[in-house]
Amino acid sequence: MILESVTIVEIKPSAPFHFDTTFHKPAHFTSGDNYWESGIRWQTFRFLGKYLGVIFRNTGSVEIPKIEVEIYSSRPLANDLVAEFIQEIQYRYNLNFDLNHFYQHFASDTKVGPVIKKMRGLRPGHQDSLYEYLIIGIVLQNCTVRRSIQMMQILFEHYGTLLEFAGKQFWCFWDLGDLKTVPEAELRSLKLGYRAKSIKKTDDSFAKGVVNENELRQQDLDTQKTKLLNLYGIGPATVGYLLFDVFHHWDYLDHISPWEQKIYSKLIFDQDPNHPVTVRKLFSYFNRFGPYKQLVIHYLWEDLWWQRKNQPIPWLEKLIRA
DNA sequence: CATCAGGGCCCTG
DNA sequence: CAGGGCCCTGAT
Repeated sequence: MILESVTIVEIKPSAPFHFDTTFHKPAHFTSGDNYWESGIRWQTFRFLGKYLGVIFRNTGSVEIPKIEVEIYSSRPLANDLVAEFIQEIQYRYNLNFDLNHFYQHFASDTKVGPVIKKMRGLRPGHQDSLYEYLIIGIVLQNCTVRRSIQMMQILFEHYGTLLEFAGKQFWCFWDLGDLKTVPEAELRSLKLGYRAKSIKKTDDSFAKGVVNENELRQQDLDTQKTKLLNLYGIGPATVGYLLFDVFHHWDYLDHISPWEQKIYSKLIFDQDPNHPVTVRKLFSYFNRFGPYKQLVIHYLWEDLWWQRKNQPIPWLEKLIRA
């Protein structure tokens, strides 16, 4: 599908804002629906029934932020839809989030202070809808990064739509409920394994309205958590990521998996990853960051992965099996 | 060649 | 609450 109609909108995020660390998270695996280079991000969206190809450009600075958003579509977009889309973008990338409160509290912390200084303006957030994030979460489970990327790619090729805009091509997600007519056996034949069942059931729950993202955003944390855990194939690890990335609970920390335990042990206590500190000790360390404890982890984590982009980190390579 | 564990989760006992 | 099974893949 070729998208030729262009709408241009300017967004002014709250300051400070750092474009690259917000629009590119090197810790996330790459997928065929986006691309990043310094100062520019391509991303497709399935939004309110439309296929959108979007280019975000950094046209400001950390202290005077500005983003130019080019929205490509097959036909001209109604103003209302554009406004709603921009609002959604501001939500997903937390463009109005006030980082100053967080910074003031922890600027003097010996471990975290230098990182928030270095990563000044980084926003948490994620480009995908809840439904899309769930699919990614399922595809991540119990396998290596390479396999996750393969499964995501094959899903795009079978159920996504290839969009062309501004001379580039990217895959776009299918809509929730679109897998209704797809038999579980077909997903299995695409080498999704036992995840086929989880994907089918999750898709079905959205199609039937058992889960509705906009409603869920209005609910409290416990309701969100319960509803997400009720989805077949979704457990505490995936829910942890969702509550932070999609529902923006900056303090949600409930679960530290063994591989994360090793990485945090090295980062915080400089422990050999083969002899990590106890999970208990990690919880008690992170608890000091109260309402921002998961945000602190996000900062440490992203800092580490940005470092890795510039120069491989031997102890980390062994743990991530990229 | 065979075996095993991986950026979980479900189900059973 | 512990532990086996699940799909497939690459490492050993």
